[in-house]
Amino acid sequence: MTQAAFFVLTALADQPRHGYGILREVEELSEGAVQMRVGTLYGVLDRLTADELIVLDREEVQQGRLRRYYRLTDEGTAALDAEAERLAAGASAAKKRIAEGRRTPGSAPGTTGAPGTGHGLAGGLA
Amino acid sequence: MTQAAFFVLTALADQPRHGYGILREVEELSEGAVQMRVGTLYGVLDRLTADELIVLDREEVQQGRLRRYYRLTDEGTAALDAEAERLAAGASAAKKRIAEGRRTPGSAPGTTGAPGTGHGLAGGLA
DNA sequence: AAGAATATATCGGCTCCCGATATATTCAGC
DNA sequence: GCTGAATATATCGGGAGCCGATATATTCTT
Repeated sequence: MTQAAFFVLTALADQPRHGYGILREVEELSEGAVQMRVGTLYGVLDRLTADELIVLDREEVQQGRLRRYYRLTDEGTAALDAEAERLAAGASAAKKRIAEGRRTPGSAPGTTGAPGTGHGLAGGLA
Repeated sequence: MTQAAFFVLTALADQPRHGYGILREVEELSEGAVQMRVGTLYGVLDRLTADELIVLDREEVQQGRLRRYYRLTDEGTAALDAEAERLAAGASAAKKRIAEGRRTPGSAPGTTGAPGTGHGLAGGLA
């Protein structure tokens, strides 16, 4: 799952949205950090549709402008949930290791060559 | 920051490692979920080095085999920390929204009268 | 002697993201 | 009335990045 796909699924998780709405929503939910481009969006939308993670919900004409709404499928919700889990696990693992690295700094001056406890990871988190 | 780069940085967060060791470590820390390929690794290593997020720590010859160890720079640690934060925020936002979507399923009319009701999520997290 | 594991590295293909571009309507400002 | 910004759709070419295959070499296991 690509970053862009993840954010599109997230934007659609609470309610169906149309393309342009997804763009604004992604920006908003990421607090401005992610600014997805139109060129990215439609490719993602096509791929997610082909994978049946989203479907075309309905088409509306609002003030003369066409709005094409997409929504998550059950499979899409499950995929998003699983991906969120993976991301959280990865973030957690990274933070844990950063802390470990600070305790026993990498190429410690002087002490190089004596790793002591062989290798102290793999504690295994959830 | 790409997924592969994130996992390489994470593998190096606690101590310097050589290429092949990174491969095994990524698999271990992700509990088998991520299996990075050699073809991916060296491109990532080159890019991270160019960006000065990692540096060549030392070269050892162990049992006739060359081992090229890399370690994080301060900038690399900071980048990993920031990325972990972003990932955690994204995962948190996704889960929150999945829950919201379950409360107000699909194309539910009614409650969505006011546009932009400032649903500010992703507020705080670890 | 053969095969797996360790350890390095490169290359072509393919997927995917982005910037640019195109079209069309509505609304605010001048 | 005209212009520009916002809304809303869509496509295309370039480039970045991941993967599978491939290559080389040593050590360990069978």
